[in-house]
Amino acid sequence: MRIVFLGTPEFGVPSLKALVNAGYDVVGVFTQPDKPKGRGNKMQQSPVKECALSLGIPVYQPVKIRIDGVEDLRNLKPDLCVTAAFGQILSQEILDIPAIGTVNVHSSLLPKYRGSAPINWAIIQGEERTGITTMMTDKGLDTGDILLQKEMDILPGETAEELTVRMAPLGAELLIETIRRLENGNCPREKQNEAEMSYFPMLKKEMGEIDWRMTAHEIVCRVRGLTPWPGCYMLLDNGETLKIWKAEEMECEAMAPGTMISADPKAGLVIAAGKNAVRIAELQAQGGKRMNAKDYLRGHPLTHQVSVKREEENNG
RNA sequence: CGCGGGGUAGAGCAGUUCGGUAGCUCGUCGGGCUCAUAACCCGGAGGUCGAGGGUUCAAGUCCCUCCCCCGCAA
Repeated sequence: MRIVFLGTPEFGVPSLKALVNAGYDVVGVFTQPDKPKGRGNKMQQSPVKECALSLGIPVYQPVKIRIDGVEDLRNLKPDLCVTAAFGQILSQEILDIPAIGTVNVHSSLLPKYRGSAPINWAIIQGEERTGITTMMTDKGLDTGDILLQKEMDILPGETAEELTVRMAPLGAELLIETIRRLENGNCPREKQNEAEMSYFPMLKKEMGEIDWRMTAHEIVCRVRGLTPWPGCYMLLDNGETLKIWKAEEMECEAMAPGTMISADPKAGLVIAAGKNAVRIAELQAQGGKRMNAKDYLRGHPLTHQVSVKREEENNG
């Protein structure tokens, strides 16, 4: 069976490897174009591209596959396309190319958490359970028929980074099982229940700004869900920002959100939220590196208060 | 050559402007106080000041080169 794989970030790598290890003929890999990244704006290739190159598979990097990738895909004559966090929308023209269709590996229990960042959003929303869904891609956004699903727990305190690492191999496993059953003609296939669907948007930098009026639990979930990118940060009233890497909820009597309850190397950094308080365990200053809050406070006495929310004074 | 911050004891930092004995808060080790302690008191160990070169009587500090780390923007 000729398979074309479409994926970009780390999440897709185990699936690509699994296809090859399972003996499928992966005839081509599509991934996002190399982009200038980081200091010095050096060109950087996607994890999926690196993997494909190491496996000796031809790589295609159309800017928009539905425009300048159609010919290449058609020439590969795939029986099946597999997507795993590719990052581009597939047109009907693209979907019509593979004979069997296009299977997508999605990291949520569809129809919940449609969209491009399901792992992050599940954590932000405080879910304790999630899973992998394989589906037949259709023209909508994560709306295709569900093939197989596998549930898993979200561990207490787990970050999106950690959960992604655990989910990717599970996705690979479920992908292989899905293809096997498609080949054998015994793969279940079910329409999504639109009444139960939920959709969440792409992550944005601004989502990481802490609003101390939220409950401590909500803040901690947000920190976990946005780690490592885009990350959460708090604003000091001197204009500096501190990125928060690790935080936990602490019980505490009600007080004004944003109140700095403690900020010394012994007691740690504790700030009042809308309900309870948040103890910041690891943080990172601008230009600095990630460190324990207590270490930070040893060399940086925190005399400034935190701002509850930046836009507060604007929209009144 | 995208913009910027940084590398000083095990950790986090000051000192560099204007060259002149290596400091602070902790940790660690020893001693003391205490019913006791993450508290307090006394004492000790621990530094090629990122690397190399240059200027100088003298360089953490000034000049040149290089390495490494980080933030922003993408």
